[in-house]
Amino acid sequence: MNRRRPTLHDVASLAGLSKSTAARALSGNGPVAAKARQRAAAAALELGYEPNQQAISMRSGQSRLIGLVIPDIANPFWAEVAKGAQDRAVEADLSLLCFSSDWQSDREARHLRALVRARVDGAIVNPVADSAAALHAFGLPLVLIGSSAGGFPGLPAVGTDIAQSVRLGLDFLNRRGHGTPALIVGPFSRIARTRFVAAVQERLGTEAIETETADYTVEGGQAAMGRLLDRPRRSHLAVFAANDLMALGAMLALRDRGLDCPDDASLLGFDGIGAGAFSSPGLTTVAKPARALGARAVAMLVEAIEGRPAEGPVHLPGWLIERGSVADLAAPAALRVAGGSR
Amino acid sequence: MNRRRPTLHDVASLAGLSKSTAARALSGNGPVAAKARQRAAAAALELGYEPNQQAISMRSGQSRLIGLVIPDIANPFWAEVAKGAQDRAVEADLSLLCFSSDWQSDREARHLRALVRARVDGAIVNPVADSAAALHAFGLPLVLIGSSAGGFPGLPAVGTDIAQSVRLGLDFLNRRGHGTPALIVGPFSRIARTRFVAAVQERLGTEAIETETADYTVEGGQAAMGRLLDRPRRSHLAVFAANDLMALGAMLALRDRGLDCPDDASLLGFDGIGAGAFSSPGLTTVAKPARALGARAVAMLVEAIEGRPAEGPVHLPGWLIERGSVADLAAPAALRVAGGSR
DNA sequence: GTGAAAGCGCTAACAG
DNA sequence: CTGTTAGCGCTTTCAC
Repeated sequence: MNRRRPTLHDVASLAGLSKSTAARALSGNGPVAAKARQRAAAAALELGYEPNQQAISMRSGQSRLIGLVIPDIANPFWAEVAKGAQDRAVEADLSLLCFSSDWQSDREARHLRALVRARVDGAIVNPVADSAAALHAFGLPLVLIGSSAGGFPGLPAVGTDIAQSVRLGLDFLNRRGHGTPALIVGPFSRIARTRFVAAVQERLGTEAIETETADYTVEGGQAAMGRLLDRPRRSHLAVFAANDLMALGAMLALRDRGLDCPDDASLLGFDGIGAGAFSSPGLTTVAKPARALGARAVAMLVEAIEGRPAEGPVHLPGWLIERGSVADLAAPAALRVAGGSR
Repeated sequence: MNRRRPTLHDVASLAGLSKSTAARALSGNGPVAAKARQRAAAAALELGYEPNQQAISMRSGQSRLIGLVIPDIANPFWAEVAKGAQDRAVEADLSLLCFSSDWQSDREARHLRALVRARVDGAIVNPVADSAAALHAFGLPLVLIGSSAGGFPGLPAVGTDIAQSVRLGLDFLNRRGHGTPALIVGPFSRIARTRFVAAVQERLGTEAIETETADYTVEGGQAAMGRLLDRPRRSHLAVFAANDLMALGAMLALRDRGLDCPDDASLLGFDGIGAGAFSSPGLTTVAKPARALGARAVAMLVEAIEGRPAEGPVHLPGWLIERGSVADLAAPAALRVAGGSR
């Protein structure tokens, strides 16, 4: 019952045709008599024939496989990116080989090697190390994705417009009457940190900005917020976290100390993950176009595979989701109390 | 610069060996002189040679590719499953072809066809339709995953132990002094609904249980909870939702009406997604072993591929995560107030 | 219109 | 130990 899959040869002999005629009939390339076409189709159906893509690849050099290497498929942000890529890939009749690098360059290198061995037509990578760029030099069509994407000039890349998104958050805080916010940012080692901080400084100048470093996790954000709260402070504390998970951690830190958000401190996140909708108050955040990022990356990769000239880096804008974790210091006090319970 | 990838032939001629000797040297199969091995390795390195897995597959019949077809990679639960599968696949040196079916049987069928064409060694599927079972009859090693997995006897399957998990939740509610809870469950069309309801009835008997149907989304849970709240009620309402997203929606419904959780109503979820940790109060829930499910599925698939006899369905136990959305009606009132603020 | 034959890159006999 | 040879399943000239 577990017998060999039928091959074109089987289809051809059942249909009483030669391999080549059967091939032409099924693929629709080349002239075939109507009834030959019909018999080939019938035979294929009867046998449950499915062409062997590996064999096709060997002749055509096109595997119809593309790779996706992201830090962590279980991270809500990256899962959204993957979904966007997935959907777009299906449209283009491409299959997606997915890998998680866990931010480790050795895992990344290993996955990249697997992609080359599988002879994928191209790959989308959120680069940890520069091994990705090396691959491109070797001829694999590549699209970089995420905030670290800009680090390799000349390679097609797609990411959130960090400058615009950070500006959006900062301006919102400003309109709400907040001064310079404190920052909770990622580890020094990540390109994303540099980008975020640079964007803030671009807007606010290089004046001293209170900054805590965490590791993009809830626990990290919680601890960082604790440190921020330990310091003496004379006015309302506003915090802009470099991702939602850390912002949510900060909210837990507030809760731990019996402090109220946004009355005692305001929190602004960055990412737009679903979890932010359920906290109390809901997390106000600058959302990134995660799904669109994935979809766009696939579209660009298809271009690159087809040899069209690579566009320069594409930056997709973020948008603000206002939910209640930022106090409105600009509103008259009376109004503020009334608005607090909505 | 975008030149042809080097082949074994290139390596062999650079090393001054025949193709077969080079092959033996690089793969380590068969006797090769030490210096021949060395020269082959050097040539491979110099050329950046990576074996063509497609060609290898054609000879060996092993693609080292496996498929994963799940409803939605962006759903936190399934993203965790995918991550578990991913990690385990890497360990087994297998690459994962990922697809989302979006609970649509036509998409599922399409993905399955893509998997056959790619000649994957096997596939893990959360079946929407019975096309998956048909594939197995045709000789593709298959492992079913998730609550709908049990629907195809004879196929290896791995899923959460629904009976045990539901019992865990029900017993917890009981210990906390709650009577029969109301249920928010999924649509009739999903096997998961039947399973969940059956498990509840198995524990509670077939007495009338208040049940609302939603679609596993936050909005659906929110609306369902609204309907539950619209009905006259003489005692504390406890709700057991069939997934966390709906439970979180129910919590929003409570908030919308200015009701307190858990003082006015208790909520128990099912899944254990990360978002439940950030709500206020945190969502008490029965967690499913999502990552382990994915890992185990890959392990079982490897067994199946290697022709080992398929184990019967594997059910992994869930566990309770207690966070605060369930009132303790069994505790003395004084204690209850004191405990309420933790 | 159709068939025969070559070859994509690799491995597994089989001789040397 | 090493080289030669024959395919894996398919497409694609090239004759007929």
